[in-house]
Amino acid sequence: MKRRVTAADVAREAGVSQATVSYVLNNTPHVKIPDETRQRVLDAAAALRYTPSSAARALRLGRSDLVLLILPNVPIGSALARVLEFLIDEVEKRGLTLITRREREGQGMSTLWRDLQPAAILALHAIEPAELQELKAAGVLVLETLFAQAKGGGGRLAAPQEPLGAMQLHHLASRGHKRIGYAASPDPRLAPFQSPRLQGVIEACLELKLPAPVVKEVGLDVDSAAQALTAWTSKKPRITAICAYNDEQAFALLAGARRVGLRVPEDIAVIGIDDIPMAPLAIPPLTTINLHPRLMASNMAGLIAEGIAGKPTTPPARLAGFELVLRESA
Amino acid sequence: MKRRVTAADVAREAGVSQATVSYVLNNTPHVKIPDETRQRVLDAAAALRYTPSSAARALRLGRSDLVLLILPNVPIGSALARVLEFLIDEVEKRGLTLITRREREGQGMSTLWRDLQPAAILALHAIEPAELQELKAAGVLVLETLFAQAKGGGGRLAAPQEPLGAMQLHHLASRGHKRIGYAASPDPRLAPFQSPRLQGVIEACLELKLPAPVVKEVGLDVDSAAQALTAWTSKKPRITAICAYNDEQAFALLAGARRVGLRVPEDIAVIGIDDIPMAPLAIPPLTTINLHPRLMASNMAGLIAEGIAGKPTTPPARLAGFELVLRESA
DNA sequence: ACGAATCAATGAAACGTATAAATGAATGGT
DNA sequence: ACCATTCATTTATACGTTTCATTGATTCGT
Repeated sequence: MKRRVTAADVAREAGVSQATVSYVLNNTPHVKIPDETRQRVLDAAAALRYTPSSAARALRLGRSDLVLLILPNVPIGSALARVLEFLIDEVEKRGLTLITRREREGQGMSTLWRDLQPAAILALHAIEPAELQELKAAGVLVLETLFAQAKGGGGRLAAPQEPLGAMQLHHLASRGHKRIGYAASPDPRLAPFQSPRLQGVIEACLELKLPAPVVKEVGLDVDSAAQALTAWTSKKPRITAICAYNDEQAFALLAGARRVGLRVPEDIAVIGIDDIPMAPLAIPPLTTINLHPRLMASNMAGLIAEGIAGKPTTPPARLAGFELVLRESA
Repeated sequence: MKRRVTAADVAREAGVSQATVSYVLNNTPHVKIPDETRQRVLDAAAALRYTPSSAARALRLGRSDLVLLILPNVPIGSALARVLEFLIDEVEKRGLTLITRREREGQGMSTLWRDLQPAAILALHAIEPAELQELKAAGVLVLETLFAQAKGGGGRLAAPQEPLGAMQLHHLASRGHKRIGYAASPDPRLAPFQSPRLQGVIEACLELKLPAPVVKEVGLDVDSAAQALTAWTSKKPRITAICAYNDEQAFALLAGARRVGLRVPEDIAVIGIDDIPMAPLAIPPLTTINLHPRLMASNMAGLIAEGIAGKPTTPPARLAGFELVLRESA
């Protein structure tokens, strides 16, 4: 069990002091090192395959190179999983490392971050003011991604959900639908995402002078979907189109429609949200809204990298654009 | 910007030395602290909301509390995303933190781990012997999860893929199918997973004295699936059942079958692998194989936790059981 | 009653890095 | 020719922990 290669080893090899090694490898500003010396150090580091200890660096700097993603206690569906995947890539691309912790019921948030002094925290929801203040005091960059509400405060990254609901409804309305159903998830933990989406649908209905959507809970199983569909279509006035909370919900509706003999989109139109990779494979192919998760992840990572580098960044109003993906289901 | 609360602060508050604080909070074996003192320390720590610095701890111990998951450079599909999700939970449950890095083309593996001295590395594939030796020298626990091959070496966790293919085929054979197709993914990065699955199908065919499966590449789009299905069913001898590489592939086949007017399972049977949450929502509901990802994640995390604690563990032969989920598509 | 052994607690030394302060040496200006 | 400046580099310290070695104080065996 050999000792780790340290900066001191590199220094010895290159015939300089450990400090010089540090200056060279970090390109420390305001410190000039002649090219000849610089090269000697770099060569020695390469020869010894030196890798700085992130623990020592974190201890010294008071902050690590970690970006902590706080996952709310929600089921991780296809959409969130993709954002997570992209975030891993995009954060790594910028020389940082993504680390993920899940919010747990009993424990306060500070236990999630205080031990590892992350460079930045990425939250998918609003953080309490008291907590926020503690984070600022500890010098942690905080990026709140407000999926939950349309109007974000200063320094926050807005990913409002209302426009999604509104887009769904506007598309359905443009196809002549008047009586709309809303397929909601029964999982209460999704409320922060679902409520504003539904709100967007309701407001758009008002705007277009349509009756309010008829909301029904639909689980991720065919029975539940079939039952809801029967209720929607059996009594007058008949529902002719449904906004689903997300694409998975929409898949359930398509399966339910098949079960009860409703044709899509002729008898009932369905529109989802997320444009998951399997959306084109639905029967019929699913009309949905693409949230551009890769772009979202890239924007988040970019803002974090800039923030850490000390650049005064004003988060853009939008995290990413939403785009209607027109297929056949609506 | 206040200073961080350190063990020295707790010591001052409790009227003891910093060393005592460390002994108490770590329950250091072979060091006896009277209950009265112990309590005083614990109270002080709680009052000051002390959280040990993981950086300092890592520096001192020469290893962190991080579990590094090395993601191979493959597209992260639904199945892998779920394992990742569960791993985050299960690892965290054991007081460790999961950290994820993606293998990149140009760089050697050691750059992925050497800087953060993880307590353990979790790889989803075999690691090169040279690298393995370096890891051992650095005192990093390595858990290789061998999806790729059936016979794992010592200390490895086997999750052989061949039996999956065999299970697919045995089910189809039990339904009287003789001419089998195999829907392979065109993505070459999936080869480590796909080859053994296909191999399993081929060997099972041999065993049952059936003709070898007819392999066709199927992309995740309807066109591609429809084309393959036409080829499979147009020329004699006609293929009557298809093993798909995974459930997503199977969804593509179902959509393709609908397009070209083939009924499932009457005209063509389809079986997938993974039992993704949406499998029951397929049209018709997808027969597939459940890999019990939660159990897999739990087993991995458990082995790691034990390994770190120094218990001599012999990995079980199996990572988790596979289970046929019988629905309607085959 | 006295050395030996146990107990409770402390002092101090790493771990590997970044950086402020210090040190010579060389250069420059008048 | 002399002081001031710049340059190239080093010395030394702190970050917060764990843990070895040490120290008094107390208990024990004979």
